Amino acid sequence: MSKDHIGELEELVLLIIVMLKEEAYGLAIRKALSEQADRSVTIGAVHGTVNRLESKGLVESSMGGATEERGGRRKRIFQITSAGKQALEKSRDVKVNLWQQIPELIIK
Amino acid sequence: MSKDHIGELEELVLLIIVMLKEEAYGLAIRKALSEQADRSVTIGAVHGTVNRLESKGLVESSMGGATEERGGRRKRIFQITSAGKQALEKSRDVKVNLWQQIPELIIK
DNA sequence: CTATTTATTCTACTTTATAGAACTAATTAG
DNA sequence: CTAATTAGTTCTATAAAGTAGAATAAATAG
Repeated sequence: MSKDHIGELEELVLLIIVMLKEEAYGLAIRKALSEQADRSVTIGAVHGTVNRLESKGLVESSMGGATEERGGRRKRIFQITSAGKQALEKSRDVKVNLWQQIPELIIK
Repeated sequence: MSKDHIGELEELVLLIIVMLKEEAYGLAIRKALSEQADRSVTIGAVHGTVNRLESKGLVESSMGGATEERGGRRKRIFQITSAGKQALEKSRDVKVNLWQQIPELIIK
């Protein structure tokens, strides 16, 4: 089993997409990345990442409703797929397993 | 606070360097990566990563003893620095925090 | 139709990850 | 001493991931 791993930013974006639910679109992802992960990236970086995730089949997207009583373009809403969930669980499990083997660092 | 994050492979290699202690050198890191993280990379990839980590100040290296009753070149042994530990703890904390916000995925 | 708002796309570039052949250094055999 | 064997690191080139921000698009309000 190989070549099934995701990048560092891809992992964070995937987690945030799950967290944001129906509000997972470009700008909101960027905001959450900054607030929840101390990771300030430009909007171009976010879209580059979600597009890559989509072409890998780890997320799906659909356009948000047109009329929400506000100006501006429609949102592209992202949702994790089951392949995306698996990728997330695997990278978590691998790291948890490694951390458990170094007790001297767990407490700090 | 920004630009203090590490890549996905960098994180795994850092964890494995801590795990391997005095035996953290190129080939051993590669083996552990494969066995403990299901991550098969070439030896060139491993050295590229440790060199990058060293130039960032996250690990230090020193040459292993010459005579250990075996043939072959001397090992370059890697050790994590305190900046490396901090980087590791931070990326763990960020992800643990995000996982805790999505209880529906924690159980699976 | 124009201004304003909100959001995505596009393009160019840097850093990280990848691969494996080439090379180096040590020990052992003859 | 030299050749063979072993164990390891360096080197070079390429692909993938991450970065930035200006340009563009689509919606509403006037």
